Amino acid sequence: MKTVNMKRNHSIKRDRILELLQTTLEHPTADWIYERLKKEFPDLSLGTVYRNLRILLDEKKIITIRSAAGHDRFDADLSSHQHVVCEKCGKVVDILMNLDKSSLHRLEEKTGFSLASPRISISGLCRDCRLDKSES
Amino acid sequence: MKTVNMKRNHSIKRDRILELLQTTLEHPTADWIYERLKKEFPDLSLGTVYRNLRILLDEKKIITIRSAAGHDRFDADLSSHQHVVCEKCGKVVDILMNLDKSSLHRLEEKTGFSLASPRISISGLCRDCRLDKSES
DNA sequence: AATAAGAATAGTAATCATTATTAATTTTAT
DNA sequence: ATAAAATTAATAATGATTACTATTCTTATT
Repeated sequence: MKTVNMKRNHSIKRDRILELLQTTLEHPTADWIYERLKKEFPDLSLGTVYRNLRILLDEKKIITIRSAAGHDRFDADLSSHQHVVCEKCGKVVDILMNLDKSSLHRLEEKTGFSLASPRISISGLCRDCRLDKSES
Repeated sequence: MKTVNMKRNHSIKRDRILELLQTTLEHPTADWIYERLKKEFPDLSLGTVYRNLRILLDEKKIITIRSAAGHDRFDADLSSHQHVVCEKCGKVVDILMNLDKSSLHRLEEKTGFSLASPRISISGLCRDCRLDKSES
């Protein structure tokens, strides 16, 4: 039998990671979460953050946003929306495009990909990085 | 003075890397390019592939496609098009959506991002990975 | 409450893609 | 022909993420 439901004990730390993701408008990196929760749990380890993020991913409670900048980012907002991602610093901003369902379906047929809950990201340059051209 | 034009000597290997990218429909990884060109240049080193890819990126002759799967992929097709990316294996397929220019502009104003030549990628699951559910 | 089995953790080591370094070779301009 | 600059192979280093392990915490069952 195949269940995602691999019964797990409670974990206050995991709960707080999810809660933090759900209540922030940022799209935090693992590091950000770690720094943030270290105040609450001084013994927290970065490995624990990564491990729990992966568990939450398995449970489909969060998604990853992969940026051109080093760190992955995480999002607990599962509602249908899209992202604009800065290709220099990795900053992520939520957007809402109205997706034409039928053309999405045509895309699926053409490409053979399943785009059931497609993650769409548009990469550009955020204001800060644009002004900061000096050292590019 | 600020020029992208940092005069460079010729490099047969760099030329071949670009040519390979321009003539393939794949969106190769650095490894793929390395394996491919090693037949031509038995002394080729993977570092050389990466270094030249970055030079070509600086010169804006190619772009990177970052996939959820490990390796980055590269594309020398600079014409306006979009990508569907498999979130499991990283495979990339070109697509063409007609982008509403004015709504893109509205997005720029709302987000503060510059989307001059936006890279749009839609991630889903390719046919192979979909059928291959067994080991997920 | 006591306790044993399973889950979670901190701390650390390992991995893996990519980048930097370096000494040697190749290319270009003179 | 030759010196300066660019390129390279080989190797080491980096940095984000994952794996490992011995210990601690939870939970279910007496």
